[in-house]
Order: sequence, then structure tokens, then C-alpha cells
Amino acid sequence: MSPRRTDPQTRTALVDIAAGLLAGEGPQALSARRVAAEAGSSTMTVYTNFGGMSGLVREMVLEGFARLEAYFSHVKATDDPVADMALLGRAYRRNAVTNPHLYAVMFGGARPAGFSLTDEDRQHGRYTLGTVVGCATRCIEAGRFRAGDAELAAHLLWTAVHGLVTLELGEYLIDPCNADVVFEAQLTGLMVGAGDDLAAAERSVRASLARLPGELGGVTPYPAGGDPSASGPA
Amino acid sequence: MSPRRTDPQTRTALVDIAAGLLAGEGPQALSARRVAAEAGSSTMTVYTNFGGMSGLVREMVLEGFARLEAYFSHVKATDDPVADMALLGRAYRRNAVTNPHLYAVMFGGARPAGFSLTDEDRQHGRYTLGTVVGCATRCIEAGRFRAGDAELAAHLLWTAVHGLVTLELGEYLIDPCNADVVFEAQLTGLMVGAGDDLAAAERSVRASLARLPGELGGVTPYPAGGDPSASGPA
DNA sequence: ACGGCTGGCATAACAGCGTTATGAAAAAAA
DNA sequence: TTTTTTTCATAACGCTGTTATGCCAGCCGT
Repeated sequence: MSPRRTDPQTRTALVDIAAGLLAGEGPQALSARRVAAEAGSSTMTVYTNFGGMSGLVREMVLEGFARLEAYFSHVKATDDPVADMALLGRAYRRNAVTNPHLYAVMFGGARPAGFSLTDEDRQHGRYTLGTVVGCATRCIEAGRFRAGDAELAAHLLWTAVHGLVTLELGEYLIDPCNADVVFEAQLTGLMVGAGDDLAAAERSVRASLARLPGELGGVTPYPAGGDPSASGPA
Repeated sequence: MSPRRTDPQTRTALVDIAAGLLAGEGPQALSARRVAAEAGSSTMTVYTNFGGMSGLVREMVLEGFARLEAYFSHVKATDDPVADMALLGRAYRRNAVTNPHLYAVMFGGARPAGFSLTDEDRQHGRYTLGTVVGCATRCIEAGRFRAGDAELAAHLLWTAVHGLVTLELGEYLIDPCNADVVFEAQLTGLMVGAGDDLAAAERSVRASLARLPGELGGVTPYPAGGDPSASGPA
């Protein structure tokens, strides 16, 4: 007995509208009333489809992880796994800088009051980290990283790059130690800390910089949903 | 011509109440109405004293930096500057874990809508970083860190530890790579990345762990401002 | 083909938020 | 004492998330 099915387009349309609002006007524009008005419906649609604003935000967090995964998938595995790793770091940073508000929702405290991620949500973050773990394994197998726990090595890289990106978005990194300077040095330092030679690490980090426009240049800025009338951020 | 001076105790009392609310009931309890009710006055006091909620939050950010500085000041300078540096990292983490909500206001996005730090606010963060820069200088002079920019080295340590703490507070670091495991490995890795020998770094990081209860055990949990509970003469 | 159930959604309300205009009271200066 | 100036209480405005109510569209069994 299923009397009236919800329009499957409604969910994705609402998420798209919310994402556009977040990207275009910032977190304060993310209100149930605003999203509903933009969709031409009432606030109840948010509750029937997502159970409230928290549910909508949660959906956007998953979208954010999907986007990060998309960036990671564009990094090719070469015979220089350390350069691959550095490029993963660049992908992580680029994703965050390209979608700062989404990133803030994912990891920052920019969440509605009373909203907290479930363990299942966090599992998406850990799944995404799997790519980094795989790359760390190749670094160890190639003799570039010290033998040991690849998962731990991935966590070291993740936490460090995450911290840099967070402070960059908070505008804490200013000249002369701006985000670019610190990021390049951090990439090299992390590789050395993981066991690589200083000279080899510097070479690989430089190589990853050269690969950046080629492998990460064509990642879709934002996935076009289904609603054409929704005026997105050009 | 100064007709009616504001009670100098009012400001600190409001900040204390707000800090208590933040620590006790979380960010959503931080409202002008709630703070005013707790203080037994109206919401206007918040506006005459701080110009709005943003001003009150800003005051708490400065308080947070002062607390971090207090932690740093308890770290003694020894003849093992790398151990000192590791202990500074532990102090940073302890401060954040002890006051998670305050830390979220300082660096996270858990700020009221439309609130942004001024350059002057950020200057406090950079001043606090001066302690780390000084320690990095000593590490370089001792031949433990590679010769180079001490400020850059301090930034590498700061961003990495900050990222770890952020993810720890977001509960992203779970077994087997829990926050403790990642933190210890990260400290060692950062020292190695900065130029230290692996064995020496491991020794210094271990030494800093032993110094932790002695030098950081007695930091005041929360600074008693003016009058915590009204009319409590005990 | 037709009634009945079921659930999406619009309406309107409730409680809370930050903020502000207004006016009264209070303290310092003259 | 009078004047001046600032603090603060009151009440309101517009906003927020959330929810009780009820209409109405669609699917199911007949």
C-alpha cells in the first residue's frame, strides 16, 4: 500500500539548490525556508524528504565526500608513488579550496546546532582515505617509505594536509608563510618524515606539481543536478 | 564628561557566563538572551558591552588564545629543544581537548553567522606562534633541525598538529589509528621531516611524554574571572 | 471503474534567535 | 542642584527550525 510516492527528482533538486545556496551566499543562506522558496515549495518538503535541515546537511556532506573521491580518482598511479601521494595531497587541498563552504560543513563546525555526524557518515571519510592508504602501501613497497603501517602513514598525511587546509580557509596563513609556501614545504617534510630521502622527496613533490594541471585540471566544478531553472553560481 | 560608567565587572562576568554556557551546554546555548538571563539582565547589556554577539564571541577567542599561551608558558626550555617542541605540541593538543568548544570557536567554523575574525584577532594567533618559532630556532641552532626558516618550520608543526586535533575533536580518528597513536607518530614524523635523526626524534618525543604530567599537569582548568556564581561568598 | 487508505505537502502557528528603537533611571560633571 | 551622558529594561521586527493540522493526489483491493 504505497499511496503517493515522493518525486525522486525532488530530493536531488533540493540538494542541488542547497549546495548552490551554500556556495553562492554562504552558510547563513542555508535555511529551510530559503531552500523551500527557491524550490517553489513549502518548508515541509525538507522534513518529508530529509527529516529536517540536519538530514539535508548530511546529504551534502556525502556529496562532499563524493566530490573528494572524484578528485582522487583523477590521480593516476605511476612508478613514482611518492609523487602520486603528493598529488593526492594537492587534490585534497584543491577540493577544499574549490568548495570551501562544503568543506566547512564536512569537517568544520559550520553545522546547524544540534547536528552531529553518525558513524556511518564518518565511514565515508574513511573509505575515501582508502585511496591514500593504497598509495602509501605502494610507497612502502617501492622502498620510499619506511616499512610499517600504511594506514598510519596515510593518517599522518591526511591530518597534516587537513590542518593546513583548515588554517588556509580560516585565513591564518599569510605572507611570508602563506598557504602555498607552507603546503609545498609540508608535502616534502611529510615524505621525509615517512622515510623518504630529502632529495628524492623534493624531486617527487616537484614532479607532482607538474602533473597537477594535467590530471586535476578537468575535474567538474560542481555536478549539475537535474533542475535547469535553478539559477546556480554561473 | 563621563556620566555613567559601565560596571567593570560586568564585562568579565558576561564572558565567564558565556564561556560556562559554551563549555557546559555547547555552542547552541550561546545566545544573547541566554547569557543575559543567566546574568540576570536584559539582552541590551550584550550590546552596550560588546556591540553584539560577535563581540562577545571575539572576546572568547582572545580568551582562548590566552589559555593556549598559558599552556605554552609552562613548557620549559631544556637542552633538548626537540623534546621541548614535542611538548609544545602536546600542550597545543591538551588545550584543544580540554576546551573543545572554545577551540572550535577559535579555529573552526562554529561561529555565529556573519562573524569573521579581524586581522587583529589573527595577530593573537600569530603572536602565540612566536613561542614555537623560538623553539624551532633553538632546534636549528642545536643542529637537530635543518638550517632554514624557523618560522616556516613552526608553521609546519602548527598546521600538522592543528589538523590532527581538529579531526580528533570531529571524532574522525578511531581505532586502530586513534588520536593517541596518530599523534605520537606524527610528532616523530614531523621532527624527522624537519631534519632530525629518526632515533633522536623518537627519544626526544618519548622524553617529552615523560615531562607532560610535571610541566602541564598544573595548568588552571579555567581562569576564574571576576565572580563565578553570583552571591557565593564561600 | 470505483471507494478507501495512505502519505506528501501547504498553511499557519510556536518557540527561539540577533538586533534595535524607545524611554526611564542613574551617575558624573558643572 | 542642574545638566549631561550613558547604561539598561522593555518591547518590537524579522528571521530561524520545527510541527500540528488538514487537504488532496495517487495506489490498492474490490
